[in-house]
Amino acid sequence: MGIRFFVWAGLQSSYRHSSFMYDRACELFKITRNPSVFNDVIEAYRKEGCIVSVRTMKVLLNLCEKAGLADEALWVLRRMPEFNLRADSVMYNVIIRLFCDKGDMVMADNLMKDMGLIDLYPNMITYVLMIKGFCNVGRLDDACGLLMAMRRHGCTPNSVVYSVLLDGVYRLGSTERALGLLDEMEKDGGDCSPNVVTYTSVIQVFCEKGMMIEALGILDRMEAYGCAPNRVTVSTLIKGFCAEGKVEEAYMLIDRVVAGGSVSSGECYSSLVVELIRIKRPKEAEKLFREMLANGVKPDGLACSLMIKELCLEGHVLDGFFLYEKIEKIGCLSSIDSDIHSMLLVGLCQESHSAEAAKLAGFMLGKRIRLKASSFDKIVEHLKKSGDEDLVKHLTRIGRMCPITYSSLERAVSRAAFFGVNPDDKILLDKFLKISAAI
DNA sequence: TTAGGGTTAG
Repeated sequence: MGIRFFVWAGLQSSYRHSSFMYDRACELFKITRNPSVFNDVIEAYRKEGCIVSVRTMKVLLNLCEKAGLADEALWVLRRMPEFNLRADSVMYNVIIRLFCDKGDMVMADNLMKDMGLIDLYPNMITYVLMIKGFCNVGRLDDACGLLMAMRRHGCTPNSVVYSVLLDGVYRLGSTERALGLLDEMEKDGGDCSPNVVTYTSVIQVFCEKGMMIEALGILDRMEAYGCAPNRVTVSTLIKGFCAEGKVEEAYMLIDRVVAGGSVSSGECYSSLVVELIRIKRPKEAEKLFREMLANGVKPDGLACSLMIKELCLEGHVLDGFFLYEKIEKIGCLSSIDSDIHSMLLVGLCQESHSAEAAKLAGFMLGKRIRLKASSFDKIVEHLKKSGDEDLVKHLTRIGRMCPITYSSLERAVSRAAFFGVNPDDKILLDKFLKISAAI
């Protein structure tokens, strides 16, 4: 019934389930563990003689896609003729993608051929998916074959198609062939000229292989072609240098790129902070991070989060909190999540930094940031053991310890009233609250 | 439809 409701809701005019809603539905209905629900739902539609439209099937198919269920998706497609429905190429593309991701290129290929049986034609997206799929399983010749095939069918390959193929050729080790392909793209220009994604994926392959000179060569080449690097390009190179322990060269790269003007120093140095933490050089990361703050260079959300987390993990919770305050002052806090806040608050409580804990809890209340349930338990545990009255006073003064639990209860009760559940009927209300909590 | 750092809300 839940899935039928979800499908019904998805068919309402002026409403479309977001990707987030599909995720939530998969999680809530435990689709992966229970793939037979698709059969149950379609069977129920058939038995009850329900009106089933292509859109109904699309909602089911999107659920399969989110859950990564290729076979079930194919099964939904196969049941469409029973309802006199004809799939479109978007639906085929969804299923082809699922089989490509599984590495089942035989099925993906069959599906692409099946499209012709109902007068559908593979489009640019189909070809991109198939070429990527063939490359992933090492079938380079088939991937190149498709490039020819699409031309024959009047679908002129664009830079996305070329980029995918180029990435595959490089990954499979045919460097010369790949360079030839890149040459071709640069010379042809127009629709298939290489873009920042094309160059970045080539740079990524070289970085993964530790071939930093070649990676820098591609950076030169893209700039010479008039294509500016972006944040992804630079962070890929920084990651490559850090993995090789060449931090100095990462700094030199940043100087060069910032001078070029296409990526800000905040973005570049943030990437370096992140990578320094990843390669376990936290002291250097912290030094750089503090220099950024001192010089008015704004760190990005990830750099802030990882830096504070690192300080907490090293046992420097108070330092973490002071850094948090500094970041707050320059207005970079928006993307620091509940995990980091919870970690900081637990640490401050456990180390009995009452005033700081209260201050942080105040921030959290103001920003409506939830405290993770497990962190809440830890704090209660600590308060019971330590009997830290000062801290209890601070925490109670700023309001209820766990406002979310309270307000969600409040919300559930008003919702219950809306649905006609009498709040005095304890058994019914209890059931409603449980359901309410689950959804 | 191609590269791609962590999270939030819905």
